[in-house]
Amino acid sequence: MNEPSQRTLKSDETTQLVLKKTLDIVCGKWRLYIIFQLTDQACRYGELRRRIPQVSEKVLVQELKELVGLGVIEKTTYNETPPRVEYRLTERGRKVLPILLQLKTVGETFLEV
Amino acid sequence: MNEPSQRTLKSDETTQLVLKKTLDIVCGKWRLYIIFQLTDQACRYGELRRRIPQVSEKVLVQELKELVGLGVIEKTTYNETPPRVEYRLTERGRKVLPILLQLKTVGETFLEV
DNA sequence: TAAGTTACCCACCAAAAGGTTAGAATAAGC
DNA sequence: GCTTATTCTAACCTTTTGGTGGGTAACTTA
Repeated sequence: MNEPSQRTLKSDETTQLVLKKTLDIVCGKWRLYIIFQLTDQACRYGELRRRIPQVSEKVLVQELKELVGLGVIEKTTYNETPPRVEYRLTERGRKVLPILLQLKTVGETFLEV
Repeated sequence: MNEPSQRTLKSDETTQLVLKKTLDIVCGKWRLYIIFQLTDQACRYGELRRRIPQVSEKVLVQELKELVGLGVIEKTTYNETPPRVEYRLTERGRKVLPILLQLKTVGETFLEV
């Protein structure tokens, strides 16, 4: 077993800043749910609302905007009426998925406390 | 390249709950810093304060308490005066370290946006 | 006897995050 | 011409999170 050196982790100040930024991607109250909904298909705004009913409209819009800004998801607007807008994960966004899987297994060991 | 199945991720409702709980471990404003300080040695309360000077006393105490409650760190109180208290990562707590390392590499790809 | 040391607690305050409600634009369908 | 559908925006409020400044216990050292 080759554990990653912990010295590497602690080494530089910037590590912690990078990590904080990275965590921002996932740490909003609704971010995980949004990302999960988009794992295997694009999704319209209204569809997302229906699938995550507890989130308020405002916050959903706001979170989508920020995720777009972060480069995690992308937005396609079709000029139709009523309007149609689709959100999907970017390639970069897909890269967080395997890590979430691992985080989950770690999380499970904590639930047994 | 063997990408982990994304179906596995999305599968059950509980996955998202477990993940949310897991993220709680790391998502406080100061949690990362605390965890990093404890990666390779135990640390007294006052020492932590000095190493993370921006955090307020109250919040540090509070975060330490919660991390203890989550099973990420443990607290040893020595009956001396002035009091001496040491915090250290639990075995479980150590398990998050390698994932942080990976998270960091993913985060780096997002910084280039 | 007074001052210092350490790890806290408490009452209050400020800022950030999230929620509610109303409304606006636009064309289609009745 | 009134309603419906969709994706938002804006004003306002509540809750959560984090911060400040003071105080305390208990023994040591000056």
